Amino acid sequence: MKNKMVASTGAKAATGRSYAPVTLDMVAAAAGVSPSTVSRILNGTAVVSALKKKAVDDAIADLGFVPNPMARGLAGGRTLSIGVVTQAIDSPFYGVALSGIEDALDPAGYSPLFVSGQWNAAAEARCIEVLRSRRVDGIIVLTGRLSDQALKNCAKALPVVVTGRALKAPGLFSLNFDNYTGGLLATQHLIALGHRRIAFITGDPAHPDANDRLRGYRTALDDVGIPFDAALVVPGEYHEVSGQQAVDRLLASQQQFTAIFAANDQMAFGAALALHRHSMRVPEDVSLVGFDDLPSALYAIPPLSTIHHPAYELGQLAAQAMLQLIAGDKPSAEVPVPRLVTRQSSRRLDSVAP
Amino acid sequence: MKNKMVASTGAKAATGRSYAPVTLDMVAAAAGVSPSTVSRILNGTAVVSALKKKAVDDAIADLGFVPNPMARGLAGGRTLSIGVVTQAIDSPFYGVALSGIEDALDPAGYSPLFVSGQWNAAAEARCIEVLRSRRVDGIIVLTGRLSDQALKNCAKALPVVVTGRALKAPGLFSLNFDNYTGGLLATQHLIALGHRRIAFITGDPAHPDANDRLRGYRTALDDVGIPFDAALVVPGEYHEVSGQQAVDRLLASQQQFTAIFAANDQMAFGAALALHRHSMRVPEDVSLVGFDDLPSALYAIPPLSTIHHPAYELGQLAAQAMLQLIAGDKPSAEVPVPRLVTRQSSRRLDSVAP
DNA sequence: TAATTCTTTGAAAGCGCTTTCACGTTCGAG
DNA sequence: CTCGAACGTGAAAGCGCTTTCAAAGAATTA
Repeated sequence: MKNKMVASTGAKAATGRSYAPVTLDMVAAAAGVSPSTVSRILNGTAVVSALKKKAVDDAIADLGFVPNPMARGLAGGRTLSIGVVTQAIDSPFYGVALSGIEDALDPAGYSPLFVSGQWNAAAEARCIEVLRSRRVDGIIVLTGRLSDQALKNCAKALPVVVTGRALKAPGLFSLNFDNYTGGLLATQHLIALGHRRIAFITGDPAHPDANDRLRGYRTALDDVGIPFDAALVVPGEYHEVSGQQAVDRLLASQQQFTAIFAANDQMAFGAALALHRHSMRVPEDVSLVGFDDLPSALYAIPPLSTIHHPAYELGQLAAQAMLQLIAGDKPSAEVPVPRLVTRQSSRRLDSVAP
Repeated sequence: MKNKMVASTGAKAATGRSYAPVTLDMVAAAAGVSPSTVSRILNGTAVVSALKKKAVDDAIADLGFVPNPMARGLAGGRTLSIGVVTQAIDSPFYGVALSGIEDALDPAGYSPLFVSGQWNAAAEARCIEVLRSRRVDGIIVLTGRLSDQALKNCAKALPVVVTGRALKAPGLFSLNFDNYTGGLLATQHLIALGHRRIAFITGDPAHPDANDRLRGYRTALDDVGIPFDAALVVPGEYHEVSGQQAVDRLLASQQQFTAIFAANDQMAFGAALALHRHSMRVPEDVSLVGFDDLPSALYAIPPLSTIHHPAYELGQLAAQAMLQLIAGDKPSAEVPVPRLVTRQSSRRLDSVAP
């Protein structure tokens, strides 16, 4: 007869898909057990007899019960949500990473809370405040501008995963892509194609990864005895315009070069446009290599040779590391190694150089 | 002497920036009022004497009190979070829109909760379930695949704002960009440049906006008496590959054409690559016009003429409409009108046509 | 068979906030 | 100068869940 009741109450819920009214207490009543027992089953907190478990499971299904995350959060002290500090949610690179985070968090029942700190430390700090005021269970920082110290502090209060740095601290895990090797690979590729005058468009020097990429460039040059020429290194800021301007400057300086390595794809796109504007063809007149392998690199004209930066995987790994951190385990993520993707924007330098 | 206490208790909080311990009750105690009063001040729910208000405000500042959103949600029945169903968080178009939503929601104290329904109705339905189980206060659906009816149903339970459709229902507000006029403008632009054989790459026919854009194309043709040629209309699916394939097909069919209008920029990029592969130059051999004005359209080679689709503003407007809906007001958003952006991918057809 | 330890389960106390309800107080009206 | 209205405020009852705590029953041991 208890089942009878369950069925009749359940009918409405099953039809209306209405969330509002079904509470844990109702489930308990329908199953003829105490709320504690239902909670225990829900969380797997304790062993419950198979009989009661079945009754509860049935009641849950019948009533269409969905636990209220807020009540859970209040009572249990968790929110099942992870704050994600990104630089620009609309950036092609970060978008993909967020996707990875979302996909990795979902199966664990966690939801990401995205906030963007417009490439400045103050905004980022505000973001973190917002996230903490929302009581997120952890924070993932995608390559921020915040000081290492600030992050370490933050990690004292709750688990933090950060990409783009190599940091060690309790409660903090960092996931660092090997930008140095990436820079090395890209430059070696151009050298292998016979280029010797290779210009480099730097990323924002405030970013460690930008400097690592530069370091890779220099080392590749050194390795084969090509003298480093500071005049071939032009500053950029990781976005298209800056790549365009960099090439304008380069051209204005009358420097000779047969190839350009841009510290990220977005700048490479800008550079390509500038070259186009100056009636220089890629790769016929200048070879061009980017960094990141954005989805759109495949559709650039010509398709861009670049270093594959596994943003999606990085997002996934960061999220998984966060889950491990929360579970009290030591994260074990291994970041994939950089890989050169050869497309049509780079070509062998003719023996008859211009 | 009460102030004394406040000051001493506050010292720790101000230093530690610790969220955990400061509760509304502590503020009440520090200010020498009841919790009810603090709550009332926090929410502006009732008139409170200036004296107590000051005492409370001071206590809040001293203690660094931040209300616990979960307790608020539980007690008040709101979560201050808005669910946003997007198709692909990593799509260039949606990314920008999300940015707009975020910016509009923030000042009102609301946070967006992004979920992506990978362009399929079932996933979208799941997204909505997830959002509702998280008790969001409203849902914004960015051009989904869900049936109108499903959305209307959803709107019965909580406020819904949807873009990309013209729907009327209680609790639902729709924000529809004028895709028809956009399609019209783009085609008229090409016609004005002297083109008469204009190919059209359609968007996914499951999308109303795709069909509207096609309708604009046809009307523009009709208006000037250019006969519609079905052979010039090739299907696409709104992403790069499909644009590329469309052009391959077009070329294979031996149809003559001097211009291509792609129903979105991403397909235009794909089309440009296909043309490049076939050694056809844009705009010398073929003029190309896109739709959306993605940030990257500016850096395509050549920069893409396109219809400006104000994604950021659309996101903002959607968020604002949602806030109005929640406040019980009637949303009053006006979607900006489509606007042609002329760049270098389209040019006047020489009198000496090929 | 009695004494003792495990197990399973329910009662009840919160988590931090909102919100009725009712209790003084102070006013303006009669 | 009295009475009801209007106002400011506090007490207390939840919101829906988790989690001790303790009790009752089952299982184990001597």
